[in-house]
Amino acid sequence: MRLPLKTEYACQILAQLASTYAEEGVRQVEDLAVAENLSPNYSVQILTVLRQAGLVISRRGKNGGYLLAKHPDEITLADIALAMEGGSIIESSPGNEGMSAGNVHAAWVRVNEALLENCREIKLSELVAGSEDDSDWMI
Amino acid sequence: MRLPLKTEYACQILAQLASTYAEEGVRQVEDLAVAENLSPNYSVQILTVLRQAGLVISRRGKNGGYLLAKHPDEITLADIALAMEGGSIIESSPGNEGMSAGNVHAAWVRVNEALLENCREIKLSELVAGSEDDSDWMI
DNA sequence: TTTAAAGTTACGTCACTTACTAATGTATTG
DNA sequence: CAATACATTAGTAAGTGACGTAACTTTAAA
Repeated sequence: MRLPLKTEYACQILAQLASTYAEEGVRQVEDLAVAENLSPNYSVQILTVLRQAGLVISRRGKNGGYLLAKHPDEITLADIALAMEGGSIIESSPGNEGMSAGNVHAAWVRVNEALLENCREIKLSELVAGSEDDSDWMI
Repeated sequence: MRLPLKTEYACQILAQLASTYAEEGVRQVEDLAVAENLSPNYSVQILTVLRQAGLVISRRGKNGGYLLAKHPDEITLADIALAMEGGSIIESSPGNEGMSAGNVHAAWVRVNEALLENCREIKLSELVAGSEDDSDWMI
């Protein structure tokens, strides 16, 4: 199954915000979208979801923009995926009254939980281009 | 992201085949579809994919049908998911020339690999309704 | 050797989702 | 109050998923 572009874009936008986290300034949508080669309009919608999930903070009006709500070490892939996708990363349907439907569903729920654990181990700081964390495993 | 119904159905059909694996007889599509409450027509298409992946064997002609190609202990969720979905379970796009696109993609590739490992630990035999394996963790 | 039962393949399709664009509203600052 | 930047909603075109339909092929049994 395909990872939604929306989720990938969210990772990129947050990584971009993380790259200037130390400077403590806001970044405007236009700026973020250009750096990550994304549509500004679409980026706004993604940022709105991220704000509602508490991952970013926005300031409106002149000189407004966005900044991370937490340190890049304290945001994980699990946080991002859950923010964009809702309750679970892999969502399986509850079943269709078939004999094995219940067991199959339960198995995928387990898989989703294990997946969440894995995603919790990848920090946003590792996604930042040029960070010292990225050298050993990044391609 | 949603687990495709096709993949869930494949699990159900295989679990159904596994439930009569000891009897060594073939099961017809109609039989399997009724037991799992699925559309017979759609089940045919799923079984075709499973056959091409080497998970089931088919016999044509009168008294034909399907049977598992391996013991239910030797088929895992990873086998099933890969058969239905292709090279990877979670497929992320290679990137869009944004600054963080490469790192984000690489991270999700890692997640997919970890996910595959988890899926390798769930055997088809555990999905069979009423099996002795299902009591401790099944809902 | 017919015949009917079964799998095989290809094509069609309709509703839904995704990834956007566009337009309008709202808050903040100088 | 005017300029600026975020917020929200609506619209849409293309793609995908989950089927249904139909014609074909193979095989066992009568």
